[in-house]
Amino acid sequence: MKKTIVVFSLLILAILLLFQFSKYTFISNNLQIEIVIGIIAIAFFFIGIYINKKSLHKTDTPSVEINMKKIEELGITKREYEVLKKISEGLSNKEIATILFLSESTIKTHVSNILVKLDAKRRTQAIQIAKSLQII
Amino acid sequence: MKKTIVVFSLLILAILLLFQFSKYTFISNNLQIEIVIGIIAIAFFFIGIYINKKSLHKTDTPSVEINMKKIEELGITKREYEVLKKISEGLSNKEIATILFLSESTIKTHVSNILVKLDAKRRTQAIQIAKSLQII
DNA sequence: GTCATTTTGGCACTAAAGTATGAGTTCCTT
DNA sequence: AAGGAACTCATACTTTAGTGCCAAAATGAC
Repeated sequence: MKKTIVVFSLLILAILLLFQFSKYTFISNNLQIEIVIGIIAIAFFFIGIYINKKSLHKTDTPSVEINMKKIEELGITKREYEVLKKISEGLSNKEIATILFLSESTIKTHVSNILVKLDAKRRTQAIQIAKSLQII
Repeated sequence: MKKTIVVFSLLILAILLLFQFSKYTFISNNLQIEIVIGIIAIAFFFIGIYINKKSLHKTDTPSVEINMKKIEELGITKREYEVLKKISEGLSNKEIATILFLSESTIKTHVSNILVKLDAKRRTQAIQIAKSLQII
């Protein structure tokens, strides 16, 4: 950002100098002044593009907002959502059970409910659907 | 895009008119010309930002570059890669077999090879790994 | 044409995943 | 305190998934 400000300032200075220079050499020539204005217009046009591109690249967060509303809409509970996230991490039912201090049976129940709520036939499809709905 | 061009053209016209107007009213006042130039500079600066934003929104491709090099590195073959993509779409082995006109046995073979090459224990983990490696 | 790799696929088997049903517990709300 | 939703777990069963081993075509490079 500091760099941008410096570049920007230098450009303004250069344009002002250009203007001052033209004022004393072509003061009587209106056509010349129009050319100077044209150059300035084009220059600032590209400066605008450049700065915008820079700032956009900074905020180029690929973070996908999680659609909480959708989760509620689908009636997915807290526990089910926890399990869903673990599924998307590629964990098995047994592994999820161990991590959440539950039995594998419980995880199976949760998974079954998740599949119904997401209208999926398999856990892999549930991952795909959940991602397309931006809930994980 | 047509709209942008029209807006752009109208702005240029307005600025030229402003310039012409100022030329006949404040022709002797250099300070006034400087102000006009400043206005033009600011105007084109924002035009640049506006147009850039428009064009960027059009090419707002959330496309994550697929790491072909990584696929080769892992020794994943064409057929295996096809199967991997189908897995990530949440399809079962039987469904993949139907789509690719192969037997389920063949798909199982491919899946097993994929799991070894991606160092995954399950297809769900393979999806997660493949995504983190940006190969799907 | 030969050799290595890829692709295909079968069979037998084990391991996970998923379904169905039922039931006890906890927690929140009215 | 009663009712409902959420959470927990079990048992029995069916369906997928995944492994190991083998082997025949097909493909492509040298």
